[in-house]
Amino acid sequence: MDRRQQKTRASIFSAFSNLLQTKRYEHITVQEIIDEANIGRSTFYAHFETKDELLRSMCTDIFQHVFTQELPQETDRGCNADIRNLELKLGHILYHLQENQLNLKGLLASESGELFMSFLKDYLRDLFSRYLDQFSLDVPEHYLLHHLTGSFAETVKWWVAQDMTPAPENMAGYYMAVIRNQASTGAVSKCVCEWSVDHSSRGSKEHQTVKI
Amino acid sequence: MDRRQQKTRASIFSAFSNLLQTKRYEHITVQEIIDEANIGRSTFYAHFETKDELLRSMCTDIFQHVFTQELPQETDRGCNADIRNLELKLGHILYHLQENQLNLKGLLASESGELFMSFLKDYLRDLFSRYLDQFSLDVPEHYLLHHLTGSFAETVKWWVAQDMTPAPENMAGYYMAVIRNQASTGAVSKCVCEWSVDHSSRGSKEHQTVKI
DNA sequence: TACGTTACGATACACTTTGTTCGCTATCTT
DNA sequence: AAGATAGCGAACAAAGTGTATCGTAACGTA
Repeated sequence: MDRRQQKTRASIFSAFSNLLQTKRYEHITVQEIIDEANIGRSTFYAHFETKDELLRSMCTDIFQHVFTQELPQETDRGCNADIRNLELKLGHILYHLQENQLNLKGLLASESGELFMSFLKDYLRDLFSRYLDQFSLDVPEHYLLHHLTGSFAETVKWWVAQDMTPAPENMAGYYMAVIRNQASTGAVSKCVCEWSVDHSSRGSKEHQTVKI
Repeated sequence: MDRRQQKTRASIFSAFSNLLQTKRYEHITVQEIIDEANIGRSTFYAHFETKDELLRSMCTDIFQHVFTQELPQETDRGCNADIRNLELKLGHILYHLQENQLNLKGLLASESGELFMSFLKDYLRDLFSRYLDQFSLDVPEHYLLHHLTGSFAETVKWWVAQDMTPAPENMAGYYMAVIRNQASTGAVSKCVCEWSVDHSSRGSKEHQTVKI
Protein backbone atom coordinates (compact mmCIF):
# COMPACT_ATOMS: atom_id res chain seq x y z
CA MET A 1 0.00 0.00 0.00
CA ASP A 2 1.23 3.43 -0.93
CA ARG A 3 3.04 5.13 1.92
CA ARG A 4 0.97 8.27 1.38
CA GLN A 5 -2.24 6.37 1.79
CA GLN A 6 -1.03 4.82 5.02
CA LYS A 7 -0.10 8.19 6.45
CA THR A 8 -3.39 9.77 5.44
CA ARG A 9 -5.44 6.89 6.81
CA ALA A 10 -3.53 6.99 10.07
CA SER A 11 -3.96 10.72 10.46
CA ILE A 12 -7.68 10.43 9.82
CA PHE A 13 -8.02 7.73 12.44
CA SER A 14 -5.96 9.75 14.86
CA ALA A 15 -7.93 12.91 14.26
CA PHE A 16 -11.19 11.06 14.66
CA SER A 17 -9.98 9.49 17.85
CA ASN A 18 -8.89 12.86 19.24
CA LEU A 19 -12.19 14.47 18.42
CA LEU A 20 -14.13 11.62 19.99
CA GLN A 21 -12.51 12.51 23.28
CA THR A 22 -13.86 16.03 23.26
CA LYS A 23 -17.27 15.73 21.62
CA ARG A 24 -20.00 13.30 20.72
CA TYR A 25 -19.82 11.42 17.44
CA GLU A 26 -22.98 12.92 16.01
CA HIS A 27 -21.68 16.44 16.56
CA ILE A 28 -18.37 15.85 14.84
CA THR A 29 -18.42 17.12 11.26
CA VAL A 30 -16.39 15.79 8.38
CA GLN A 31 -14.84 19.24 8.09
CA GLU A 32 -13.55 19.03 11.63
CA ILE A 33 -11.96 15.67 10.97
CA ILE A 34 -10.36 17.11 7.86
CA ASP A 35 -9.00 20.10 9.76
CA GLU A 36 -7.76 18.02 12.68
CA ALA A 37 -6.11 15.54 10.31
CA ASN A 38 -4.76 18.42 8.27
CA ILE A 39 -5.70 16.96 4.92
CA GLY A 40 -7.64 18.10 1.87
CA ARG A 41 -11.34 17.70 1.60
CA SER A 42 -11.26 15.48 -1.44
CA THR A 43 -8.64 13.32 0.23
CA PHE A 44 -10.99 12.37 3.01
CA TYR A 45 -13.67 11.34 0.58
CA ALA A 46 -11.13 9.35 -1.40
CA HIS A 47 -10.64 7.21 1.72
CA PHE A 48 -14.12 7.07 3.21
CA GLU A 49 -17.46 7.62 1.60
CA THR A 50 -19.07 8.93 4.78
CA LYS A 51 -18.35 9.58 8.42
CA ASP A 52 -20.27 6.42 9.22
CA GLU A 53 -17.94 4.34 7.14
CA LEU A 54 -14.98 5.79 8.99
CA LEU A 55 -16.58 4.71 12.25
CA ARG A 56 -17.21 1.28 10.85
CA SER A 57 -13.60 0.93 9.76
CA MET A 58 -12.34 1.95 13.17
CA CYS A 59 -14.54 -0.63 14.88
CA THR A 60 -13.41 -3.30 12.45
CA ASP A 61 -9.80 -2.49 13.20
CA ILE A 62 -10.30 -2.72 16.94
CA PHE A 63 -12.20 -5.99 16.90
CA GLN A 64 -9.90 -7.57 14.41
CA HIS A 65 -7.14 -6.86 16.87
CA VAL A 66 -9.05 -8.05 19.92
CA PHE A 67 -10.57 -11.23 18.56
CA THR A 68 -7.78 -12.27 16.24
CA GLN A 69 -5.58 -13.02 19.23
CA GLU A 70 -5.73 -16.66 20.19
CA LEU A 71 -7.99 -17.04 23.17
CA PRO A 72 -6.65 -19.04 26.11
CA GLN A 73 -7.80 -22.60 26.49
CA GLU A 74 -8.06 -24.18 29.90
CA THR A 75 -6.95 -27.83 29.71
CA ASP A 76 -8.12 -28.88 33.16
CA ARG A 77 -10.99 -31.31 32.82
CA GLY A 78 -12.64 -30.69 36.18
CA CYS A 79 -16.38 -30.38 36.55
CA ASN A 80 -16.31 -26.64 36.04
CA ALA A 81 -13.70 -26.62 33.32
CA ASP A 82 -15.94 -24.95 30.80
CA ILE A 83 -17.09 -22.25 33.13
CA ARG A 84 -13.50 -21.42 34.03
CA ASN A 85 -12.69 -21.41 30.39
CA LEU A 86 -15.36 -18.86 29.66
CA GLU A 87 -14.15 -16.62 32.46
CA LEU A 88 -10.60 -16.79 31.11
CA LYS A 89 -11.68 -15.90 27.61
CA LEU A 90 -13.75 -12.97 28.78
CA GLY A 91 -10.80 -11.74 30.81
CA HIS A 92 -8.61 -11.89 27.73
CA ILE A 93 -11.09 -9.91 25.71
CA LEU A 94 -11.08 -7.21 28.38
CA TYR A 95 -7.30 -7.19 28.38
CA HIS A 96 -7.12 -6.61 24.69
CA LEU A 97 -9.77 -3.97 24.84
CA GLN A 98 -7.59 -2.15 27.32
CA GLU A 99 -5.08 -1.53 24.58
CA ASN A 100 -7.58 0.78 22.92
CA GLN A 101 -8.34 2.63 26.10
CA LEU A 102 -8.15 6.07 24.55
CA ASN A 103 -10.54 5.34 21.74
CA LEU A 104 -13.10 3.39 23.66
CA LYS A 105 -14.33 6.04 26.02
CA GLY A 106 -15.28 8.42 23.25
CA LEU A 107 -16.47 5.62 21.05
CA LEU A 108 -18.88 4.32 23.65
CA ALA A 109 -20.15 7.67 24.84
CA SER A 110 -22.50 8.51 21.99
CA GLU A 111 -24.31 7.19 18.96
CA SER A 112 -21.11 5.57 17.84
CA GLY A 113 -21.43 3.30 20.86
CA GLU A 114 -24.44 1.73 19.19
CA LEU A 115 -22.32 0.46 16.32
CA PHE A 116 -19.45 -0.55 18.57
CA MET A 117 -21.80 -2.54 20.75
CA SER A 118 -23.36 -4.31 17.80
CA PHE A 119 -19.90 -5.35 16.61
CA LEU A 120 -19.04 -6.55 20.08
CA LYS A 121 -22.25 -8.51 20.42
CA ASP A 122 -21.70 -10.22 17.10
CA TYR A 123 -18.39 -11.58 18.27
CA LEU A 124 -19.72 -12.46 21.70
CA ARG A 125 -22.62 -14.42 20.25
CA ASP A 126 -20.17 -16.82 18.71
CA LEU A 127 -18.34 -17.20 21.98
CA PHE A 128 -21.31 -17.63 24.29
CA SER A 129 -23.19 -19.98 22.01
CA ARG A 130 -20.55 -22.60 22.83
CA TYR A 131 -21.30 -22.33 26.55
CA LEU A 132 -25.08 -22.34 26.60
CA ASP A 133 -25.21 -25.88 28.00
CA GLN A 134 -23.56 -24.59 31.16
CA PHE A 135 -26.81 -22.84 32.01
CA SER A 136 -29.65 -25.29 32.36
CA LEU A 137 -32.56 -22.89 32.55
CA ASP A 138 -36.12 -23.16 31.40
CA VAL A 139 -35.99 -20.16 29.09
CA PRO A 140 -35.81 -19.84 25.30
CA GLU A 141 -32.27 -20.51 24.19
CA HIS A 142 -32.38 -17.49 21.93
CA TYR A 143 -33.23 -15.30 24.88
CA LEU A 144 -30.54 -16.77 27.08
CA LEU A 145 -27.94 -16.10 24.43
CA HIS A 146 -29.19 -12.55 24.01
CA HIS A 147 -29.05 -12.05 27.75
CA LEU A 148 -25.49 -13.31 28.10
CA THR A 149 -24.09 -11.30 25.20
CA GLY A 150 -26.08 -8.21 26.06
CA SER A 151 -25.11 -8.18 29.68
CA PHE A 152 -21.43 -8.74 28.96
CA ALA A 153 -21.53 -5.93 26.43
CA GLU A 154 -23.15 -3.74 29.10
CA THR A 155 -20.42 -4.83 31.46
CA VAL A 156 -17.82 -3.60 29.01
CA LYS A 157 -19.65 -0.29 28.80
CA TRP A 158 -19.68 0.09 32.57
CA TRP A 159 -16.06 -0.95 32.83
CA VAL A 160 -14.93 1.59 30.24
CA ALA A 161 -16.95 4.28 32.02
CA GLN A 162 -15.07 3.35 35.21
CA ASP A 163 -11.81 3.93 33.33
CA MET A 164 -11.31 0.17 33.29
CA THR A 165 -10.40 0.22 36.94
CA PRO A 166 -11.18 -3.28 38.15
CA ALA A 167 -8.47 -5.37 36.50
CA PRO A 168 -9.68 -7.44 33.56
CA GLU A 169 -9.49 -10.73 35.45
CA ASN A 170 -11.43 -9.27 38.37
CA MET A 171 -13.99 -7.74 36.08
CA ALA A 172 -14.49 -11.07 34.34
CA GLY A 173 -14.95 -12.62 37.77
CA TYR A 174 -17.58 -10.06 38.72
CA TYR A 175 -19.39 -10.74 35.50
CA MET A 176 -19.39 -14.48 36.09
CA ALA A 177 -20.67 -13.85 39.61
CA VAL A 178 -23.70 -11.83 38.55
CA ILE A 179 -24.41 -14.17 35.67
CA ARG A 180 -24.27 -17.29 37.82
CA ASN A 181 -25.65 -15.57 40.91
CA GLN A 182 -22.87 -17.09 43.01
CA ALA A 183 -19.26 -16.48 43.90
CA SER A 184 -16.53 -16.74 41.28
CA THR A 185 -15.29 -20.22 40.34
CA GLY A 186 -11.82 -19.28 41.42
CA ALA A 187 -10.52 -19.58 37.92
CA VAL A 188 -8.26 -16.66 38.69
CA SER A 189 -5.87 -18.82 40.68
CA LYS A 190 -5.80 -21.76 38.31
CA CYS A 191 -3.35 -20.75 35.63
CA VAL A 192 -0.64 -18.31 34.73
CA CYS A 193 -0.60 -16.52 31.43
CA GLU A 194 1.61 -13.96 29.89
CA TRP A 195 0.07 -11.11 28.06
CA SER A 196 1.95 -8.48 26.22
CA VAL A 197 -0.07 -5.40 26.86
CA ASP A 198 0.76 -2.10 25.27
CA HIS A 199 0.36 0.42 28.03
CA SER A 200 2.05 3.19 26.10
CA SER A 201 -0.74 5.59 26.89
CA ARG A 202 -0.68 4.88 30.60
CA GLY A 203 3.05 4.61 30.99
CA SER A 204 3.22 2.52 34.17
CA LYS A 205 3.55 -1.26 34.20
CA GLU A 206 4.65 -2.49 30.82
CA HIS A 207 4.93 -5.99 29.43
CA GLN A 208 3.64 -7.36 32.67
CA THR A 209 3.17 -10.96 33.61
CA VAL A 210 -0.26 -11.46 35.02
CA LYS A 211 -1.40 -14.24 37.26
CA ILE A 212 -4.94 -15.21 36.56
CA MET B 1 -54.70 23.78 26.24
CA ASP B 2 -55.84 25.20 22.94
CA ARG B 3 -57.61 22.62 20.79
CA ARG B 4 -55.43 23.58 17.84
CA GLN B 5 -52.26 22.89 19.79
CA GLN B 6 -53.54 19.49 20.85
CA LYS B 7 -54.34 18.53 17.29
CA THR B 8 -51.03 19.75 15.96
CA ARG B 9 -49.07 18.04 18.68
CA ALA B 10 -50.95 14.82 18.11
CA SER B 11 -50.39 14.91 14.37
CA ILE B 12 -46.67 15.51 14.88
CA PHE B 13 -46.41 12.55 17.24
CA SER B 14 -48.41 10.42 14.85
CA ALA B 15 -46.32 11.43 11.86
CA PHE B 16 -43.11 10.80 13.77
CA SER B 17 -44.35 7.42 14.88
CA ASN B 18 -45.32 6.47 11.33
CA LEU B 19 -41.97 7.51 9.93
CA LEU B 20 -40.13 5.58 12.62
CA GLN B 21 -41.72 2.43 11.29
CA THR B 22 -40.26 2.92 7.85
CA LYS B 23 -36.86 4.47 8.44
CA ARG B 24 -34.22 5.06 11.08
CA TYR B 25 -34.47 8.08 13.35
CA GLU B 26 -31.26 9.67 12.16
CA HIS B 27 -32.45 9.61 8.55
CA ILE B 28 -35.79 11.23 9.24
CA THR B 29 -35.72 14.94 8.45
CA VAL B 30 -37.80 17.63 10.07
CA GLN B 31 -39.23 18.38 6.65
CA GLU B 32 -40.50 14.82 6.33
CA ILE B 33 -42.20 15.05 9.70
CA ILE B 34 -43.76 18.33 8.61
CA ASP B 35 -45.02 16.84 5.36
CA GLU B 36 -46.29 13.66 6.99
CA ALA B 37 -48.05 15.69 9.68
CA ASN B 38 -49.30 18.09 7.03
CA ILE B 39 -48.44 21.23 8.97
CA GLY B 40 -46.45 24.37 8.32
CA ARG B 41 -42.75 24.60 8.92
CA SER B 42 -43.00 27.33 11.51
CA THR B 43 -45.68 25.38 13.31
CA PHE B 44 -43.34 22.50 13.96
CA TYR B 45 -40.71 24.79 15.42
CA ALA B 46 -43.35 26.47 17.54
CA HIS B 47 -43.87 23.11 19.24
CA PHE B 48 -40.39 21.61 19.30
CA GLU B 49 -37.04 23.29 19.07
CA THR B 50 -35.38 20.30 17.41
CA LYS B 51 -36.05 16.78 16.26
CA ASP B 52 -34.23 15.56 19.37
CA GLU B 53 -36.64 17.37 21.61
CA LEU B 54 -39.54 15.72 19.83
CA LEU B 55 -37.99 12.34 20.53
CA ARG B 56 -37.46 13.30 24.15
CA SER B 57 -41.08 14.38 24.51
CA MET B 58 -42.30 11.15 23.04
CA CYS B 59 -40.20 9.11 25.45
CA THR B 60 -41.39 11.21 28.37
CA ASP B 61 -44.98 10.60 27.36
CA ILE B 62 -44.50 6.86 27.17
CA PHE B 63 -42.68 6.50 30.47
CA GLN B 64 -45.01 8.82 32.28
CA HIS B 65 -47.77 6.49 31.23
CA VAL B 66 -45.91 3.31 32.12
CA PHE B 67 -44.45 4.30 35.47
CA THR B 68 -47.24 6.53 36.70
CA GLN B 69 -49.50 3.51 37.09
CA GLU B 70 -49.40 2.16 40.57
CA LEU B 71 -47.18 -0.87 40.65
CA PRO B 72 -48.58 -3.99 42.29
CA GLN B 73 -47.50 -4.72 45.82
CA GLU B 74 -47.30 -8.28 47.02
CA THR B 75 -48.39 -8.45 50.65
CA ASP B 76 -47.29 -12.01 51.34
CA ARG B 77 -44.45 -11.98 53.83
CA GLY B 78 -42.88 -15.28 52.88
CA CYS B 79 -39.15 -15.72 52.55
CA ASN B 80 -39.20 -14.84 48.86
CA ALA B 81 -41.80 -12.10 49.10
CA ASP B 82 -39.48 -9.43 47.78
CA ILE B 83 -38.32 -11.46 44.86
CA ARG B 84 -41.90 -12.20 43.86
CA ASN B 85 -42.65 -8.55 44.26
CA LEU B 86 -39.91 -7.61 41.85
CA GLU B 87 -41.13 -10.11 39.29
CA LEU B 88 -44.65 -8.74 39.54
CA LYS B 89 -43.51 -5.19 39.07
CA LEU B 90 -41.41 -6.05 36.06
CA GLY B 91 -44.35 -7.89 34.57
CA HIS B 92 -46.50 -4.81 34.99
CA ILE B 93 -43.95 -2.62 33.31
CA LEU B 94 -43.94 -4.97 30.34
CA TYR B 95 -47.72 -4.91 30.24
CA HIS B 96 -47.86 -1.18 30.08
CA LEU B 97 -45.15 -1.06 27.47
CA GLN B 98 -47.32 -3.27 25.35
CA GLU B 99 -49.78 -0.44 25.00
CA ASN B 100 -47.23 1.44 22.94
CA GLN B 101 -46.45 -1.50 20.73
CA LEU B 102 -46.51 0.43 17.49
CA ASN B 103 -44.14 3.12 18.59
CA LEU B 104 -41.63 0.93 20.35
CA LYS B 105 -40.38 -1.11 17.46
CA GLY B 106 -39.32 1.90 15.46
CA LEU B 107 -38.17 3.74 18.52
CA LEU B 108 -35.82 0.97 19.55
CA ALA B 109 -34.49 0.21 16.11
CA SER B 110 -32.10 3.09 15.70
CA GLU B 111 -30.25 5.89 17.42
CA SER B 112 -33.48 6.86 19.09
CA GLY B 113 -33.28 3.59 20.99
CA GLU B 114 -30.29 4.99 22.81
CA LEU B 115 -32.40 7.73 24.38
CA PHE B 116 -35.32 5.43 25.05
CA MET B 117 -33.05 2.97 26.79
CA SER B 118 -31.49 5.67 28.94
CA PHE B 119 -34.96 6.78 30.05
CA LEU B 120 -35.89 3.22 30.81
CA LYS B 121 -32.72 2.59 32.76
CA ASP B 122 -33.26 5.70 34.85
CA TYR B 123 -36.62 4.42 36.01
CA LEU B 124 -35.32 0.90 36.49
CA ARG B 125 -32.45 2.07 38.64
CA ASP B 126 -34.93 3.38 41.18
CA LEU B 127 -36.79 0.12 41.14
CA PHE B 128 -33.87 -2.28 41.35
CA SER B 129 -32.00 -0.31 43.98
CA ARG B 130 -34.68 -1.39 46.44
CA TYR B 131 -33.98 -5.05 45.76
CA LEU B 132 -30.20 -5.17 45.83
CA ASP B 133 -30.15 -6.96 49.17
CA GLN B 134 -31.82 -9.91 47.50
CA PHE B 135 -28.56 -10.60 45.72
CA SER B 136 -25.77 -11.27 48.16
CA LEU B 137 -22.84 -11.25 45.78
CA ASP B 138 -19.27 -10.19 46.24
CA VAL B 139 -19.29 -7.57 43.52
CA PRO B 140 -19.39 -3.76 43.64
CA GLU B 141 -22.94 -2.68 44.37
CA HIS B 142 -22.74 -0.08 41.64
CA TYR B 143 -21.90 -2.78 39.14
CA LEU B 144 -24.65 -5.08 40.30
CA LEU B 145 -27.20 -2.32 39.89
CA HIS B 146 -25.88 -1.54 36.44
CA HIS B 147 -26.08 -5.20 35.52
CA LEU B 148 -29.66 -5.61 36.69
CA THR B 149 -30.97 -2.48 35.00
CA GLY B 150 -28.94 -3.01 31.86
CA SER B 151 -29.96 -6.60 31.38
CA PHE B 152 -33.64 -5.89 31.97
CA ALA B 153 -33.47 -3.06 29.47
CA GLU B 154 -31.84 -5.46 27.02
CA THR B 155 -34.64 -7.89 27.78
CA VAL B 156 -37.17 -5.27 26.78
CA LYS B 157 -35.27 -4.71 23.56
CA TRP B 158 -35.29 -8.42 22.77
CA TRP B 159 -38.93 -8.71 23.69
CA VAL B 160 -39.96 -5.84 21.43
CA ALA B 161 -37.92 -7.33 18.60
CA GLN B 162 -39.87 -10.59 19.10
CA ASP B 163 -43.08 -8.58 18.68
CA MET B 164 -43.66 -8.96 22.43
CA THR B 165 -44.61 -12.58 21.92
CA PRO B 166 -43.93 -14.19 25.29
CA ALA B 167 -46.66 -12.77 27.52
CA PRO B 168 -45.43 -10.10 29.95
CA GLU B 169 -45.71 -12.34 32.98
CA ASN B 170 -43.79 -15.11 31.23
CA MET B 171 -41.17 -12.70 30.02
CA ALA B 172 -40.70 -11.36 33.54
CA GLY B 173 -40.33 -14.96 34.71
CA TYR B 174 -37.68 -15.66 32.10
CA TYR B 175 -35.82 -12.56 33.16
CA MET B 176 -35.90 -13.56 36.82
CA ALA B 177 -34.67 -17.00 35.82
CA VAL B 178 -31.59 -15.79 33.97
CA ILE B 179 -30.87 -13.21 36.64
CA ARG B 180 -31.10 -15.68 39.50
CA ASN B 181 -29.77 -18.60 37.46
CA GLN B 182 -32.59 -20.79 38.70
CA ALA B 183 -36.21 -21.53 37.96
CA SER B 184 -38.91 -18.93 38.46
CA THR B 185 -40.20 -18.36 41.98
CA GLY B 186 -43.68 -19.23 40.87
CA ALA B 187 -44.88 -15.73 41.56
CA VAL B 188 -47.11 -16.09 38.55
CA SER B 189 -49.55 -18.31 40.42
CA LYS B 190 -49.63 -16.26 43.58
CA CYS B 191 -52.02 -13.46 42.84
CA VAL B 192 -54.70 -12.27 40.46
CA CYS B 193 -54.71 -8.77 39.10
CA GLU B 194 -56.84 -6.91 36.67
CA TRP B 195 -55.25 -4.85 34.03
CA SER B 196 -57.03 -2.69 31.57
CA VAL B 197 -54.97 -3.00 28.44
CA ASP B 198 -55.73 -1.02 25.32
CA HIS B 199 -55.33 -3.45 22.48
CA SER B 200 -56.93 -1.16 19.96
CA SER B 201 -54.08 -1.64 17.55
CA ARG B 202 -54.20 -5.41 17.73
CA GLY B 203 -57.93 -5.72 17.87
CA SER B 204 -58.22 -9.10 19.53
CA LYS B 205 -58.67 -9.60 23.26
CA GLU B 206 -59.74 -6.37 24.87
CA HIS B 207 -60.01 -5.37 28.47
CA GLN B 208 -58.83 -8.76 29.52
CA THR B 209 -58.49 -10.06 33.03
CA VAL B 210 -55.16 -11.66 33.49
CA LYS B 211 -54.14 -14.16 36.09
CA ILE B 212 -50.62 -13.65 37.21
C1' DT C 1 -72.43 37.09 19.03
C1' DA C 2 -68.52 40.00 19.12
C1' DC C 3 -63.79 40.71 20.29
C1' DG C 4 -59.13 40.25 21.59
C1' DT C 5 -55.83 36.53 21.56
C1' DT C 6 -53.34 32.92 19.76
C1' DA C 7 -52.02 29.28 16.62
C1' DC C 8 -51.38 28.18 11.91
C1' DG C 9 -49.64 28.32 7.05
C1' DA C 10 -46.65 29.98 3.60
C1' DT C 11 -42.79 32.05 1.92
C1' DA C 12 -38.38 33.72 2.12
C1' DC C 13 -33.85 33.90 4.08
C1' DA C 14 -29.15 33.06 6.07
C1' DC C 15 -26.41 29.52 7.42
C1' DT C 16 -24.23 24.89 7.83
C1' DT C 17 -22.98 20.54 6.14
C1' DT C 18 -22.37 17.25 2.66
C1' DG C 19 -20.43 15.00 -1.26
C1' DT C 20 -18.48 15.80 -6.03
C1' DT C 21 -15.54 17.69 -9.58
C1' DC C 22 -11.35 19.32 -11.66
C1' DG C 23 -6.88 20.94 -12.69
C1' DC C 24 -2.45 21.20 -10.67
C1' DT C 25 1.39 19.50 -7.84
C1' DA C 26 4.02 16.27 -5.02
C1' DT C 27 5.24 11.73 -4.08
C1' DC C 28 5.63 6.96 -4.82
C1' DT C 29 6.93 2.62 -7.38
C1' DT C 30 9.60 0.15 -10.63
C1' DA D 1 13.90 8.85 -15.04
C1' DA D 2 9.06 8.26 -16.14
C1' DG D 3 4.56 6.91 -15.63
C1' DA D 4 1.18 6.20 -12.13
C1' DT D 5 -1.12 7.66 -8.27
C1' DA D 6 -2.38 10.33 -4.15
C1' DG D 7 -3.05 14.68 -2.25
C1' DC D 8 -4.39 19.61 -2.38
C1' DG D 9 -7.52 23.45 -2.71
C1' DA D 10 -11.14 25.82 -4.55
C1' DA D 11 -15.53 25.89 -6.31
C1' DC D 12 -20.12 24.02 -6.70
C1' DA D 13 -24.84 21.96 -6.24
C1' DA D 14 -27.90 20.01 -3.13
C1' DA D 15 -30.06 19.26 1.15
C1' DG D 16 -31.17 20.40 5.71
C1' DT D 17 -31.70 23.59 9.68
C1' DG D 18 -33.61 27.21 12.26
C1' DT D 19 -35.58 32.06 12.14
C1' DA D 20 -38.52 35.91 10.81
C1' DT D 21 -42.61 37.90 9.02
C1' DC D 22 -47.33 38.54 7.82
C1' DG D 23 -51.96 37.56 6.57
C1' DT D 24 -55.55 34.27 7.86
C1' DA D 25 -58.31 31.23 10.60
C1' DA D 26 -59.68 29.24 14.87
C1' DC D 27 -60.16 29.68 19.63
C1' DG D 28 -61.93 31.06 24.43
C1' DT D 29 -64.48 34.27 26.86
C1' DA D 30 -67.55 37.79 28.18
